[in-house]
Amino acid sequence: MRDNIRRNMPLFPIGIVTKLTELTPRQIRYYEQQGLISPARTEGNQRLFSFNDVDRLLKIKSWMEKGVNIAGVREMLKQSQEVMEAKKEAEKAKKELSEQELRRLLKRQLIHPGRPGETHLTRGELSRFFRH
DNA sequence: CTTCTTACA
DNA sequence: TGTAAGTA
Repeated sequence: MRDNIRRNMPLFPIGIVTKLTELTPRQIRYYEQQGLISPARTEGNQRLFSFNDVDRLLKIKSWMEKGVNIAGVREMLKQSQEVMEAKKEAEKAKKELSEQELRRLLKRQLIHPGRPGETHLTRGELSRFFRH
């Protein structure tokens, strides 16, 4: 999950992005003006694009080539974002549930240390995590 | 030399 | 969208 940091790192100036996307600087700046992308800026006001920015531009390009206008691209991007957020919440819910189950198991072992067939948490491998 | 903004076609 | 002009 630390990959996103790298993907969002402002790395390339517009000249590189031009070669990467085959878009003209004019088009890229116009898309920014239309709110389709928000590249970072250097102290000298130079645009710096991240990998995500480039991916986004490639998507925009392919959509535009299919006849989608600026407004249409905005909707596509908005929907993509909504889908991503929905997926994140779904995974988040799953993780919370599994953690809850883990806590239940640990609690049962602590409350019923003498149950046959189970290892005591205060003995064996995990005992080093407790003060004696 | 590259990039930026603004303006006009 | 392309291009020219004047900057940074």
